[in-house]
Amino acid sequence: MGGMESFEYLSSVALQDLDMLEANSGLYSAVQAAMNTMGYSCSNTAAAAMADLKPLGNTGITVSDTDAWSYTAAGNEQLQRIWKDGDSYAILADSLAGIEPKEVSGGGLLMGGSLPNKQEESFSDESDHTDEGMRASWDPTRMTAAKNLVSERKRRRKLNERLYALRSLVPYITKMDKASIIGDAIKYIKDLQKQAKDIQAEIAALQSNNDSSSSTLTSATADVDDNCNDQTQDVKSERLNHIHVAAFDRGGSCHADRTLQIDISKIEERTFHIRLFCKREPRVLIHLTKALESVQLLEVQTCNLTCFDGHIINTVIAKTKELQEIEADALKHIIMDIASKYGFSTN
Amino acid sequence: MGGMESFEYLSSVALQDLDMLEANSGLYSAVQAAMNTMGYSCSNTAAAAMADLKPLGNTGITVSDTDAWSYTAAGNEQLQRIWKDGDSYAILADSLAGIEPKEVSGGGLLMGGSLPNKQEESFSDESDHTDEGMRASWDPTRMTAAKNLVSERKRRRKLNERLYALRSLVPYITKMDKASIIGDAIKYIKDLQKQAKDIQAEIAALQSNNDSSSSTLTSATADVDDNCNDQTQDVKSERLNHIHVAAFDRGGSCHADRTLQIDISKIEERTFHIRLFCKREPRVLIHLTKALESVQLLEVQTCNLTCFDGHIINTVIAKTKELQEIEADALKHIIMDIASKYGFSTN
DNA sequence: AGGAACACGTGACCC
DNA sequence: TGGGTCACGTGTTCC
Repeated sequence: MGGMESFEYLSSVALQDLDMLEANSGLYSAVQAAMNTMGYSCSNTAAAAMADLKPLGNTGITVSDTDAWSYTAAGNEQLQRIWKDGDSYAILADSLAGIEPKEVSGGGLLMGGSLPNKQEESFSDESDHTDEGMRASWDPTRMTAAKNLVSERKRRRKLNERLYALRSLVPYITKMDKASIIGDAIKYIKDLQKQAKDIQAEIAALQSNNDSSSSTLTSATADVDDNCNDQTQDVKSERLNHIHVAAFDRGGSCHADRTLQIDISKIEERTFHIRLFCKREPRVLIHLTKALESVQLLEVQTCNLTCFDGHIINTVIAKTKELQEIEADALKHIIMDIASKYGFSTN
Repeated sequence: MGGMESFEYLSSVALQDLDMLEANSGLYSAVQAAMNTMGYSCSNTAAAAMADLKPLGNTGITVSDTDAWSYTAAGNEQLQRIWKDGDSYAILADSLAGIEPKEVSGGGLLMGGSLPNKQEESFSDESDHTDEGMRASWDPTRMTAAKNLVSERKRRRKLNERLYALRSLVPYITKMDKASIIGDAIKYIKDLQKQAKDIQAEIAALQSNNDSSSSTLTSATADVDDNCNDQTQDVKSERLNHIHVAAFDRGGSCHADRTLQIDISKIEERTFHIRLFCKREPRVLIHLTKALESVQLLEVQTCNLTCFDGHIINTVIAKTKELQEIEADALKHIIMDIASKYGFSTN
């Protein structure tokens, strides 16, 4: 009796693939259509799993009207229970002999029948002729276990979906396994948080900058049109510089400790070697550049910038524009002056 | 024989709580001390689980020298296997009768013995006197299953740790269950991303605003004082954005021919060699720097700038921030994109 | 009781 | 072929 054709037991079965069938018909017709016509031809993985299975033969099915949980008795050897929860079905079929469904295929969907498993014969060897089978047919524990089964299945699916949704949000993925997904997400969040903090500070700096500039610049520059005359720009920025001195000292206080070390030496006629050293901060690079470019009488020739250990060394070779004769000390004070406008405190 | 005192089987056992014992002694003494003295008095949950268990009685244990995997035969009814992996131990003990360990308590640590379970009597009712037990003592499949057990255990733990780490990063937690943790993380990441995008735009606006602020900002913002009310700040920056869109479009066209040549090559993992080449113009240096600093995922390491014959060569070594894996092509497009915002037309 | 969440051990699968 | 990963069904615990 424990042969290939008889169905001593039927493991728990999930028929997610019935959803498409159910879309245009009721539960009953969906399951019956599945039982009758499928021959267990399901999509994707189910098909593979069912390749070796035989159809049920007896497919007389009655389904209760309750949607949440219904059962049906099919044939004389099978007790089948069918219910749906939300968008997935589950089918349980117990042999009346009440054999423990030990041979539950782990993956995919199974319809029932003898599984192509190795221990099958060792299992049928037991040839259990226990008569307690009738009792097992409506074992309440079995029912609760089965309910637990579907809810657990749903829970797993939800968790996986969330996990994949999470993965889709993280731009740089190292591996596809679950732990790595979470790990990458963790690193990414940390990254975003740090970025947000930096940018926040940066924006505060810019805003205070803007505040002071907009509050001080009124109609004085309103007449500047959008032509790109270098002269007017130069003049404008010059003026900004001077106007700014007072205003920026207030705004500069928001930068924690932006000390800028300046060393200047004249290496030849009209040519200076300028070395700037400061701590690295979000927008310090731009401010350095701006400060240097604001020195109108200078013309940068080469600029070498190295970042290390949270600091920046900026070495510049610059020439003064023709005719502008100046000494290193004077130039240093000019640069210090301008740098202070960008929130640096100089030595 | 299948009574309460005899140990027909012993389910797989994890003794994480032995770690503290093992801290100052070897594996052998740890296990022996556990077997001899514990009487299964373990910490926290283990104690509760073991409250109803009986001690083993025969505790003759021999442990092999290999750390990774060792076994011991204890008594004449028990075959015990003990091994450790990393910081947790596992003990398997098979009854020589080879009964399937169906009664595995799911939670916590168990030491063996009769479990206070309901089906116990129905289980001992079977009174299996099969003599095939000797074969089961060294069943290789059991061993692989047991190994799988510990690695699976480790995997689960890692995944949980990651999950909790993730939870600790997310500021606003709705529920403590796993799906919600991931769900909250997803929402939080989306939030951060949106924030980053907004702020990015705002900063760009503020930046360009700083450059040409004097030309477009007139009395519209003149009344803003230097208090730091968030409301007014938000409104202000909003307004800045809008004002600036038009202004910048005009401003962009005023740069006659600002072609920027970009060459990027990846010189090692996360490290790029970027060469920018363009004509020298009044504010091009600042714009170049800004464009580079706007690439949030880049961190400039060195920057070498040379001016000659009215042109600028800017050679930069930059690293992407941690986790940010990207290819040279993609990076180039990002930089081109940003550069175009600063009035460069790229090749 | 009854659902929800979880940890567990196991078979399968893949490099 | 073995270590690592996964999905699965189950027992347990908490509300």
